[in-house]
Amino acid sequence: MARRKQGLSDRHKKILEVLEDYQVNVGYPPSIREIGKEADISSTSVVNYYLDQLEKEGYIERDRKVSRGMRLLRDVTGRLIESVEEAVDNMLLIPLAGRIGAGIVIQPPESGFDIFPPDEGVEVARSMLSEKDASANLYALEVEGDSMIDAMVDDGDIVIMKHTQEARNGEMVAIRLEGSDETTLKYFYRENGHVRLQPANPTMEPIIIKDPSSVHVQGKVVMVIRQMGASPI
Amino acid sequence: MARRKQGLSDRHKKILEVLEDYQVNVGYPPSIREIGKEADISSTSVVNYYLDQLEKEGYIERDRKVSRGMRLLRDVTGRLIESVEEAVDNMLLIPLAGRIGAGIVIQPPESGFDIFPPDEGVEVARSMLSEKDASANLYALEVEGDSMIDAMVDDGDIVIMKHTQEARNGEMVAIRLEGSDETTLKYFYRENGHVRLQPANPTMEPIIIKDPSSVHVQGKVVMVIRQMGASPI
DNA sequence: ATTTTACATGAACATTCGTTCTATGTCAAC
DNA sequence: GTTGACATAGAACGAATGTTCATGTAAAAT
Repeated sequence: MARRKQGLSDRHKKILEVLEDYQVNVGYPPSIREIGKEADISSTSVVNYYLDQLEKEGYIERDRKVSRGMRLLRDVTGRLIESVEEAVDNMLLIPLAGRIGAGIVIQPPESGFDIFPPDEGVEVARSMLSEKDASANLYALEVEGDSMIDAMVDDGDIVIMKHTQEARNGEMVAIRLEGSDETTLKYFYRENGHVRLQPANPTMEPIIIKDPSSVHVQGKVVMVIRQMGASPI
Repeated sequence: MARRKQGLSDRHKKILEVLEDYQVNVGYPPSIREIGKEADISSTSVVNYYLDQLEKEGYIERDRKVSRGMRLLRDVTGRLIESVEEAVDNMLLIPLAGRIGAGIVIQPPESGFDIFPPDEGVEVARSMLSEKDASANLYALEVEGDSMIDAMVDDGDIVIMKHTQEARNGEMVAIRLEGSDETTLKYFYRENGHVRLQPANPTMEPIIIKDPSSVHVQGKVVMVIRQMGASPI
């Protein structure tokens, strides 16, 4: 019947579908006889025959002498199969470490914290961050109050922070001034001996700090997320 | 040696690790003898013994009489294992439909668009949106210019929009006023015959529109994302 | 001290399962 | 028509694999 130089026959496709189905719904690959049953192939040797071809074409990989020893590499459509780890790796679960706002001292999480309640985090796609940031020690803070409105950050916003002690010019950082309890978000600039803290809103005046050592950088803001429902006023 | 009423023994943990390792690196579950080899257990019956316990504790699921017939349900830490489809389902790829800003009329994507360049979208976790929004027809716009600064939305921000024709009070919507080319973001309120457009920044005055029919709602903002690098001034 | 319970071992057994071989059928090219 | 590549079956073999049993050890409970 079917005689084709390229492309997959219906049986090839059917077998790939069975493989995919097992992977997703069963959790492990089918045996040769199970494939035969699903694909209406009576002989194990025929199934074996097609599996060899699929391997030669790069759709699957087989481990000889091992029961169910095969893994799917490509889709029926030819697209590469994403493994669990890759899919999960695309997602970062960033712990919600607390709140930031008037009078609140934030405490970035220290070393070796591994477990936190799953709902106490925000999920962000790796693709939304720079590669460097994505692999850094990130934590999230919920903004409380309107005190950061000049930094274009609203009450209820979530800021994704990267833990760092020093800031570079132009970065938005969380800073605490010596003698103050308050931590706020500002754009940071170090210029000829003093530090300039620039509100994001250009209509507002910058704050000049004469003594750089009184400026404590808590972290750098890498992202701001605002979830909107119904809201104010 | 170890005698514990709860928690997993080292052997339990070791076996779970082997299972996870096979799942990730091999693509199919190990046989009982393979588990024994990896976990330094000489007898197959001992492995079987522990697998039964792990099943009873809800860590794995076994299919009797089936070689490699087991699937991992929970992590060593007890966290539920995410399957590929679930992991992918947790992620939304929202098409970047264009820009919004002064003088720019946005054009939300119409029915039945399924394919767009994968890099022309923003990835957002389902968990970051309400269930209703997550399954709605979403699109993203990049904000251009400072014209929305009164809505706390900065140049370069990405707004996730939900396509809708009507707005409810308190929602931030993209609106176009009759006779204007400009589309802007404002909080929307309909009250006794007129429409009030409220800037997000409380220090700014609301705009009252006498004729509601001249207000065209383009969509509702469900999220604002600001990626920070170095930046302005 | 005795019994119970949890853990461990090795061997034997029964299937399951991958592999291989032979036989047959189809179809296009020579 | 013959040939040969491809496709399909069925059966048989041996290795891989899950299951069961008989036995043993040591800590905990009685």
